[in-house]
Amino acid sequence: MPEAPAANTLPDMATREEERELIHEVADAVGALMEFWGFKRVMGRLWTVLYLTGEPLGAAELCERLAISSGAASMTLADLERWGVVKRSRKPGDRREYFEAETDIWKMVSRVLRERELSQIDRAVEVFDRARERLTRAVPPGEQARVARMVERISRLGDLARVGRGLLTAMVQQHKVDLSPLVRFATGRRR
Amino acid sequence: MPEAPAANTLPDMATREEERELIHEVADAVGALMEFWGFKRVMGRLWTVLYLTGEPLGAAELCERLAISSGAASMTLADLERWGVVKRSRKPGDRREYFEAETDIWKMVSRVLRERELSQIDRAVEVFDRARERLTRAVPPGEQARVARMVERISRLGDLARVGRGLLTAMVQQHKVDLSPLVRFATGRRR
DNA sequence: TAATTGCTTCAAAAGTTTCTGAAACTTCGG
DNA sequence: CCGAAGTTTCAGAAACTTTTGAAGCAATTA
Repeated sequence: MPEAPAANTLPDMATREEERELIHEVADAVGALMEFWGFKRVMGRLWTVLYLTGEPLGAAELCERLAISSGAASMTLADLERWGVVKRSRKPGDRREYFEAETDIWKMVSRVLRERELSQIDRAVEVFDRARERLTRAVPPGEQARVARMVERISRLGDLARVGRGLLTAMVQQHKVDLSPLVRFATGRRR
Repeated sequence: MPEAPAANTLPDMATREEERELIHEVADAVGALMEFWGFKRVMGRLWTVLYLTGEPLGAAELCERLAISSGAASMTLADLERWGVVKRSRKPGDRREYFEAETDIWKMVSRVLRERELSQIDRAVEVFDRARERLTRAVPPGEQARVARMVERISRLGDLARVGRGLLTAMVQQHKVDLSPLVRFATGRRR
């Protein structure tokens, strides 16, 4: 049964078509951003398709819309689920699983920042602190100045890391807290 | 001539040895951070060795200390120079080039954020805005609600991007501006 | 201007990440 | 239980990134 007869099927189809394309453009943009931030590109694309579509989608449809294999879909969805940004659901009387995007973007971002960026930074800060501490023990005489400079510089690295950490933490634990003046001031843009 | 006779040569050597190791630990930590942020790991390592050593070093020494080939050193140094985080210098009567780390960390970070992260985000924001705009044209009747929700969600993505942009910009154009209370508050740590 | 030293370039090797597709597994209705 | 439909896993393929090392280039000096 190849064709439905209805009156405005064609225009609708064309619109649908365009809508899909728009979704993909946005999905690719998000994919690029996420890749930039160290995630897999597909994760961003897949989540975005779910997020923008709004409806739960099945694995098969996602494969088709993203042009990826079932294996990739399964793995990517597992990743996304582990990050808590996609939820599985079922429709009664349907054996398939459906997937929905977490829609609270802030929740998502917080979790990711907390679990990835922050712990990464913390690891570095620990190395810095430990190195500094070890350096200041048993300084060879005549090397005082040189070692002192080195210690000073390691401290600077630590400061930088802590500032980054601070910004991220601010974002994480207080999206309640008022970041917006900062934002408005900094961007100097509309809205 | 295997041994120097001097009194505290041995302790000194041992200390030097340990110092190198410490530098490498820190360098690796920075390398990991930088890789995480989308740069090449060697870039971070190399810069850190220069930064902590404090003295200009020649390419050969860097090769040895980082265990990389001359080609890699040359390319990495070129990259670092392009990012403005390493400067070339010469000693009179010496044919070799020497390299020094930019020591103003804030200057470095600002430049990088401005040229990389910000433009990346901007690109995404543009896609979002354009998609939203195109979506709101010629909405098929009966699809109003669905499309409205989609537009809404794209706006949310844009908001997120802009907040990120805001934080980064704040870091960039005002390391003069007072970020420190934020930092102290957020980290809740010593110093 | 020939010889030497150091730097850069680049093709190919090595290493890493991501994706595929088919086999194994799970679930569920009959 | 069996078979069908759906999902996961995983070994290998493909794509991509990084590194090497040797050839070529440039600058310097004898």
